[in-house]
Amino acid sequence: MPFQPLDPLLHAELRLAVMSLLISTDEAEFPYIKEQTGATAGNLSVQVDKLSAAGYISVEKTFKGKRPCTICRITEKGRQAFEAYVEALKSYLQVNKS
Amino acid sequence: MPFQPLDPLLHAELRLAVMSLLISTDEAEFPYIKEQTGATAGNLSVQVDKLSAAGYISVEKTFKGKRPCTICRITEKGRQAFEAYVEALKSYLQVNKS
DNA sequence: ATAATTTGGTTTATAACATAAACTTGTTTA
DNA sequence: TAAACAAGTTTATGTTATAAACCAAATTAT
Repeated sequence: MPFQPLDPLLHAELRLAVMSLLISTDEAEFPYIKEQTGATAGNLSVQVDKLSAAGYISVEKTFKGKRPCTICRITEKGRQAFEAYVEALKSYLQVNKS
Repeated sequence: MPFQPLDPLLHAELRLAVMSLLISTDEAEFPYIKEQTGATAGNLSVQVDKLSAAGYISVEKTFKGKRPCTICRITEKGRQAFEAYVEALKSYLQVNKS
């Protein structure tokens, strides 16, 4: 089969956007991710949970002054999964499979 | 927002595989697509319908000898949608957004 | 002071979706 | 002529993405 399977955890618009952000920033706060992705807080909360449950990101809950602050970071496992996903995608996108 | 929305019709593994096949072959029979994608006939039938309903592919039903034969072709609209999808994907995959 | 608003989320509900299982129609082979 | 196969379609189900509703604490306005 010429098509590699796509990790369903990453093949979802918002989760992919979150991972894409974290790959390059390595650390981001919940509200920043929310703003950058244009997601609702509820949706983002759910998707962050899933990425966290899969071990693709780590979530640290601290405080920034008196306010709660949720910091997300990509894990090594997440980085590898992202790279594998990009590789798999290529099998679908390379138009000239000569 | 740095992320472009992804056409939900194309952001689905099997439909993307079908489009990817048709982009390069320009014409394919149902059983061939089934074999190349590894999909079940039922799933493929549904997804082909959706792509067809969206005008991304055209479906011709003929006979090959006495047996029914379903031929799929990509349309210009489909080709454009695929290209736009690939462009949109890049906003998620380009790791170094310097 | 206290009421209203904002911040930073979580939980719950819903609608869409992907997928497989079951079915149909006709053809070929045993 | 019965069984198996081909080529799909339809229906059912479980998952998933997403938004709506909710909650708690902090800040701002009155």
